[in-house]
Amino acid sequence: MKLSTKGRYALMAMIDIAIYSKGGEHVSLYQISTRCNISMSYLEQLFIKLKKANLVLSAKGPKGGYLLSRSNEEISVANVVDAVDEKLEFLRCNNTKDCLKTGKQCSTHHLWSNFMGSVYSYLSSISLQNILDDDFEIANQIMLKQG
Amino acid sequence: MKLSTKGRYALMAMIDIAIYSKGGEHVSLYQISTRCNISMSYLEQLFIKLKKANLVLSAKGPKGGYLLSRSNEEISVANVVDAVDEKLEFLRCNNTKDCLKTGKQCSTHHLWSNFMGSVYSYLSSISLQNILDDDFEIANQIMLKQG
DNA sequence: TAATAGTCAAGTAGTTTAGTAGGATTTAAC
DNA sequence: GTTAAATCCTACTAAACTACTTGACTATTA
Ligand code: FES
Ligand code: FES
Repeated sequence: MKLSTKGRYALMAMIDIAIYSKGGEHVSLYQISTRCNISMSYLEQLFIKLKKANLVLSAKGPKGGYLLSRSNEEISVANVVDAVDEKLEFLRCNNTKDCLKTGKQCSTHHLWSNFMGSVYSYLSSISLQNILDDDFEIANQIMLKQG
Repeated sequence: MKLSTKGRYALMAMIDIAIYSKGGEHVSLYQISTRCNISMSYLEQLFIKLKKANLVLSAKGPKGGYLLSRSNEEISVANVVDAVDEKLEFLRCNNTKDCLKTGKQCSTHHLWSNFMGSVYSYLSSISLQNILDDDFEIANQIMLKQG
């Protein structure tokens, strides 16, 4: 079970912006690239997706770069991971509920479906600000409410 | 984010055994293969791992096949997924806590580390019997205790 | 008008995944 | 004791995916 680098890098980069855009200054990919040790061209591809998902605002030219489009509190880990095309893939049937072509869902469908719901709730409940504050209490509580 | 077919197939196969070994009869890979629509040779590879992890017992020859080595209640989803080499890979640093070579852990380390703990607890708390009973209440409760 | 920085399209080496192929070994049933 | 059923074991492979590179273009600002 894994998260690809796309998701990992995107989150790291978003937090980098959260930290270094304090004075309202745009953060360039070059800065993120050196600080987070991620290749610039790879970051470009990620940020095109983050922009399409309206998570960041861009500015061209000198002093340009990226800013978060909303406050730290209003961007969740799930938002970021979703934006870079990280789907949750745990079901063999791709949600058709018929991976064995028997007409009814297989023995493991409900388990993985329930699990995906919990994972999504968990990641949705954590904002960039929570990460900066190192606070995951809320996440663990929200997990419970999922049933 | 995904679980590979190795993990998905292994769990499906284990549940198949749980269901069809009721009378103490061994379940052959041929049966599992046809019922679960998984290629025999691929199943062989998975079962070598499941056997090494002491989750199943094997018997050669006619009427041979596999049995669970413990009761349904004593085998968790985490046991199965672990056995077939599914590691939880969410950290960029592979647990060295130094993915940026700065001497201290990066901004996302704690998040993913905490997340992996919750996922592992969740999967550990669900037994094959829970899946047969379609009962995931316990899982969601154990999630909370992780903090 | 030069430098900065985002935008975009293509290509690619390496790895992983999800298998296949083929044979050796063990054992129950006849 | 022969046959058939089944596990055991090694090696190979096509296809997909990942992580990344290359290179050209566009917009902005000093
Ligand atoms: S995973 Fe959905 S029906 Fe099997
Ligand atoms: S992921 Fe562990 S230090 Fe960055």
